[in-house]
Amino acid sequence: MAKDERPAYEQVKDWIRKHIASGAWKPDDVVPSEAALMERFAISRMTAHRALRELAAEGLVTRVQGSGTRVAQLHRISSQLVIRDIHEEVAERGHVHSTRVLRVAEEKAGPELAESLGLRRGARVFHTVLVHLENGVPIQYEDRYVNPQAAPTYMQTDFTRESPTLHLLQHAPLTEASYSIEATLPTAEEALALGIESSEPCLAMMRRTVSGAHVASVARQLYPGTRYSFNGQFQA
Amino acid sequence: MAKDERPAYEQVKDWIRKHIASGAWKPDDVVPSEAALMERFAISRMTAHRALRELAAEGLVTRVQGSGTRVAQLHRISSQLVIRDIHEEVAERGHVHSTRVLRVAEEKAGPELAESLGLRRGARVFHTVLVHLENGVPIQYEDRYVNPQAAPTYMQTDFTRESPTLHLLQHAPLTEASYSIEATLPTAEEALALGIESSEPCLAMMRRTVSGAHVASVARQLYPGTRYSFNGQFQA
DNA sequence: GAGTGGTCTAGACCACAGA
DNA sequence: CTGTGGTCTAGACCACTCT
Repeated sequence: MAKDERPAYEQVKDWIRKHIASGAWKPDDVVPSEAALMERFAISRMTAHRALRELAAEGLVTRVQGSGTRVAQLHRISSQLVIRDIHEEVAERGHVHSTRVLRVAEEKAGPELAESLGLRRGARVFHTVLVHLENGVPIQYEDRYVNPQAAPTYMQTDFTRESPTLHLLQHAPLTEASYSIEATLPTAEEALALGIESSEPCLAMMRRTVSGAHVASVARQLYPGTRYSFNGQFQA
Repeated sequence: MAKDERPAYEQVKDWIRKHIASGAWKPDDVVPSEAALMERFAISRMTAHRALRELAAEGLVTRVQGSGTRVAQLHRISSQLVIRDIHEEVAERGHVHSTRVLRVAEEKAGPELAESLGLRRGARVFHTVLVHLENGVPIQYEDRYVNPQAAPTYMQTDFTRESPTLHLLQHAPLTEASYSIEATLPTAEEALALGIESSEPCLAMMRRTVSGAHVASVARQLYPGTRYSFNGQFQA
């Protein structure tokens, strides 16, 4: 054996993937059943099952009990959009991350914010505004409101050392999140803080995170269009 | 049994998830081993193994052979960014999708484009430019180059009936894709076609798709910032 | 060496689809 | 009724980590 032997279920997955990628098996075609794979590869049913189950989880095939396994309709490109702690992300590029703190305050929530955080009107909320820099260049303006019930120690954080995202991830275990991304122009204040023209387009990400019973945080993060892009990859 | 019995491995996963979400088990804490779970739930090792393996695939725990299973460091927020055929997407909102075709031509590839498509300089490529409308309002400007080797029948498509994305998905099975999203201003031509001011920020998605041995297509899709946003959700 | 996870087998019972 | 997938067991051998 010259080769480093790959697990049997991986070999089966590769074999099926190859047929789909090459176009030999088209969407809605039947994929060999577990029994057929057992014979073909001289493997047990559990192994064949695992290969097909994982391909189904990856979205390449569809399985229906009693009916069979078919090639999935490949009508969508999907990929993981991973939203990470910005400090970690910058560090991974081998660059230096730093933070400029613009505002750390306790405020009373207006009606809209209160509803968004699931609090009553006028409840106390934590508010932070800061700018993240990569090698001294501003790359993100972060305006965030935090629910004190979800992260009571938020205000004691030294934000130049621990980012809001990191604090929240560590103190308010994440159970749910939703986001939306759009293109927008910065406000005068945001442009000033980022050191850009107010005519320069930016990516704006609005995010809302839930931790257990509480909405933990509502944030708006602004990235200058010329200094940041989201990238992704997808492999069948 | 009043309840609809959930599979054993799901019950184990739920149990572990609960402990992580509640904060009882913190990042880097050890999760019960497969042997421990076998005893606790009176299940076989394969079942315990499956529960832990799936949690690892979901990113909630980390497993190291010989060492053990631990709660993952950052519950990084990740979610599927699904890129779909725009016709399908509009139809799903109950709206009417239509297309305005601006250009359908065969051209010679310049050096940069040729390299991007994996062709030699000056090779023939298909070029289409069109605008997608939702209820008559322009929402996407699509500028696309296609490799004739990957989709020889591309030019025969009636693009008012079948979108380029759909044609390519059906004729060039997708094996790989990469994309990047950024904020930008439209060119004069793009602004005109979209019916917007050239000062209005847009989301630009650059996409490159691979089908088998060929790069199938390189496309730039521009969305007016005020008429489109990417949305996503995540649940632990 | 003891404990951990990674893989695999040869059975088993069940639920469901389709002829 | 046959074939399909969904789950589960009780063993097994191996590779790895840690002490």
